[in-house]
Amino acid sequence: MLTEERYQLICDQLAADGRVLAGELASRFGVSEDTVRRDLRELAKAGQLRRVYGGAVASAPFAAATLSQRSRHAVEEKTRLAKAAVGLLSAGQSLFIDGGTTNEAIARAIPRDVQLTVATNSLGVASALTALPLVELIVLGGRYVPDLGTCVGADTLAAVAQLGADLFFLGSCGLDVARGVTAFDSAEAEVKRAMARNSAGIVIAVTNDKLATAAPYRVAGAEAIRHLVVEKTAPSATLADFQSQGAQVHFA
Amino acid sequence: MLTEERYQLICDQLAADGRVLAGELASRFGVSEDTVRRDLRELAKAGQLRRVYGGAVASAPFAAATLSQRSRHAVEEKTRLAKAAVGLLSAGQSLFIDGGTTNEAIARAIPRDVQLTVATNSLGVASALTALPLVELIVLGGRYVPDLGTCVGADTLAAVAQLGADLFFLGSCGLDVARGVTAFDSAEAEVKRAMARNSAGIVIAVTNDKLATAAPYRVAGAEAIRHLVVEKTAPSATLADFQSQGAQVHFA
DNA sequence: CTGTTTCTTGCATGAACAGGCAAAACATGC
DNA sequence: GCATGTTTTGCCTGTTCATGCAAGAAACAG
Repeated sequence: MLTEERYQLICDQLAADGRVLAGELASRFGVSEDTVRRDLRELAKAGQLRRVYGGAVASAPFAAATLSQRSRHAVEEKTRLAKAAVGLLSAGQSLFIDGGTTNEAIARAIPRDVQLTVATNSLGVASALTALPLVELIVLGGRYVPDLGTCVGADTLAAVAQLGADLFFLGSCGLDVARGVTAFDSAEAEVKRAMARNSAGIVIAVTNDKLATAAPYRVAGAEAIRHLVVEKTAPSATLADFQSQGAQVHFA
Repeated sequence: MLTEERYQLICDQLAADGRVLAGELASRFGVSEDTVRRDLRELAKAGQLRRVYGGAVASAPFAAATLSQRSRHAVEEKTRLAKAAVGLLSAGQSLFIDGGTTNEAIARAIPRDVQLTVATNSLGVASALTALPLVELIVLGGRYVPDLGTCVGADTLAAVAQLGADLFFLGSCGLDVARGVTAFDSAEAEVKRAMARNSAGIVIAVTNDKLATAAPYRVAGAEAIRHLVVEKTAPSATLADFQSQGAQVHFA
């Protein structure tokens, strides 16, 4: 096995899973962990990945401490949600994908063989989508907000205004039947509203801790939600409320 | 077995498998490994493949090379260039940074403690910049081109038109005194031209292999280059030509 | 704080490599 | 046929490179 081949395979797995483990790679390639670590060091020097204790992760599309903390949180749950959310897609659709770690997980979960047009203001989502050859990617530019990992502002709004989508994967900061979908930041909420306006349907995937919470800025009412992807352990009373508002509930 | 026949068979296998092993070819052709290595050396000189320890891999330097392969190429040189290029920065400046692996290296080399405003259409550059807390990042969105790693198109042009910068780090595909700076893609060249128009000075950092080469689409004349960052081993005759056009040469 | 895992560094070893040399194969001219 | 020059090839030389191992440092978990 050539060194270059290992490099390529590591990059492939990184694109697919978002992370690699040193020990796992060593046994898969039949080389010592030292060699794998050397490979990872080399790839990190080339900027292809970021080394972490135990292996490496896809080159940080975001760096804010807040974001990387959040992304460590509830990884399994988000991956499960992502797999379920991807089931809502069909070939040829056009999507808006919002920011947030759950939406990044969804982007990574999209299979390689489905053709889509995706517009996103999240660098993390965009990075994940670059691994997919059949996805036509439109980056919604603007002022980048490190805490959110997304672009916001007038430029972003203008870019959104020119597009329309079948589905909008809305990253929700708070979700409550009475208050609807809410966000922590004014400019962020404005972009989300614009995306919602130009989409035929809204999809929200949330972990349990987001259910029945609310943030200051309102994005959309609960009745605007077409698909709600939740964990199996989500409280059924809350779900019933959303269903009565017309949302279709999917369990991860 | 004729030498040319071996060349052909090597290229065939390369097209099929993406890689060849020196020892394997030697036994298949019934010649010594030295002969195979000579063959590989010749084919590499002709640009048909890229030699690696143990054999060779498909090269396709411009057409099919993936971004990740390009970024693994000449890592040391690019890092050195990047360090030198960063020396041109001063606090408070605003920049355009173009795509390309050299510019990604430059973005990674920017120290954490310098305050800048940076606009880029490259996802790789943007990712690197998110690690810098003092950098105000503006993402220039648009249609994403996987081969380039950048956004291009009308949206990108519109975003560039609204901005101005002190320096423009131009990723150059080809650099020749007579032809100036040239690019391989029409839309890409258009974005570069727009950035150049709105910048006070152009900086180009190139490895030796880009010097004295040209691509189809013209971006700017040699006289537009303010700073040229090159390796110590760059041919001095070529550099003198650029200097006579007003470029300031910096050695990495 | 303590033990464990992971990581870096230096080193040794064998494989792969470049360059020089000479023999063999081939072509060319007389 | 013979001499000459060129090309190709294999072998030999020292060098470089990739890898695994060991020891110490650092990061993590309890």
